[in-house]
Amino acid sequence: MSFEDYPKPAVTVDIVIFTIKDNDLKVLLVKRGIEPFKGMWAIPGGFVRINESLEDAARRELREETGVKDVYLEQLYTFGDLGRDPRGRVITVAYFALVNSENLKLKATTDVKEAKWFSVRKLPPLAFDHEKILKYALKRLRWKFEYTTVAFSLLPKKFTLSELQRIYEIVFNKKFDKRNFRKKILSLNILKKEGKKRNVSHRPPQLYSLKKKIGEIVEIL
Amino acid sequence: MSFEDYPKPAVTVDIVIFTIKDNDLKVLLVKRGIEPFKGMWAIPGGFVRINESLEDAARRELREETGVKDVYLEQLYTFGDLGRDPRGRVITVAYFALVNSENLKLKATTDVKEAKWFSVRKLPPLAFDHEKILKYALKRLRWKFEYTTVAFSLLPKKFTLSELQRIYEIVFNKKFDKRNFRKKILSLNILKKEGKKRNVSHRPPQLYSLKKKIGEIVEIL
DNA sequence: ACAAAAGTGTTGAGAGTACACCCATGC
DNA sequence: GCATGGGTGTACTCTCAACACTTTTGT
Repeated sequence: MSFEDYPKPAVTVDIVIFTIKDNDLKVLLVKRGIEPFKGMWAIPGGFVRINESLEDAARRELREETGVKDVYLEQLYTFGDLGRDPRGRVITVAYFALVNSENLKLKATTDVKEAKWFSVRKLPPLAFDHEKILKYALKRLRWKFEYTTVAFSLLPKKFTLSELQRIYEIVFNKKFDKRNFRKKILSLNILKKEGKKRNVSHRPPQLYSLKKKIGEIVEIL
Repeated sequence: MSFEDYPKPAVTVDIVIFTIKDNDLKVLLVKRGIEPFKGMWAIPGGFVRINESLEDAARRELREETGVKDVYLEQLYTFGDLGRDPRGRVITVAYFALVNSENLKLKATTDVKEAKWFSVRKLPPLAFDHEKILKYALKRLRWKFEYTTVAFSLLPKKFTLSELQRIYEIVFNKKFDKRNFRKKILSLNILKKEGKKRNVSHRPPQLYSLKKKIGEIVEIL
């Protein structure tokens, strides 16, 4: 079979965008403005253009939806079962992203009526096989939290250890011992002291910033 | 942009097939019989047919190349940079496979002049971005060896602990202490005793088989 | 002075690591 | 009886988990 007359599947990227907001782990979903699954919630995504790389496509979609910078973005898995899109053969390369909820604004595009943050514990029914993709992303997210410094991408540059611990507690949905948590994190030698936080009505906490680059494998918990 | 008039990239699967042979970790490469990169070594792969899933495509390629059953197959990563194939835009979904070298026969197809096992330590120059893919596969392989039972897919159903240890030593290219290795593996409670091996000119070793399914995460080493 | 969150050490259990000799069989 | 791998135990170190009180600030 030659290269040109070969019947090609369509290729999309879908991005599972996580953030922490209101003490909860949230995922960004968009309400579909076109068929199929019009009016249903879905993970944001779109077709890969012929002259952009997969990661470029993912970053473009991310920017179109959220306008954020400073994101952690990682390829998740490629879903290519037959019949996952009623329009025909569509293979999707799924990514997951972690954004700091402070500096983002949701947008709406032609394909999208509405974008909204949903708690990962209260999801609506999803279009396509997006529930499967989201579940997979959550698993990977938790795994990455255990072995890498991705958690820091959900925080501002300077942060306190309590803020970091809160993020871990939200993602794993369980409490950690404060002393053990701090001991563990500090023993990794990945943090720099950055002065103290002012204007809090209690003992002012130590601020830290990350020495290394986000996402590196460091065996966290 | 509508679904049909959308210019689509081509989609291939490439499979990094590992085995242990002659006390070495080997990878299967094929000599390309067609342009581009004709005559160069490459990871086996091919176009995804419009009516087969990605994993089906990978298994088909695997069968076409090796005729093996009882393989461990896992999706690795999807490579989609521009210019990775001179013929045009080609996205490849890479898989990696572990096969037991005992029951396999290499084949040749129209696209392939020759297939051969190469030591991962002595690789020829590779076509496309296949060196990058192979390096990535090796990293993932070692990681999987630490955390899962994939190693067992390189062994026959019944095996001795020394055979298992040899596989780990080859993959990590270092020696492990016999007593500690055995203690660790046995403490996982994933093995069943299966009688003793006969016809060896030394003390007959205990044979074991795996209780659980191959590839599960079990925190091995 | 009180509310609120920050910060801090010790102990016990379990896992990992280092290390050397006897055992069962085939020839 | 000897060559060949098979099989076994102990002591030390290090990491992980459990646990409660004092400190510093703003109001």
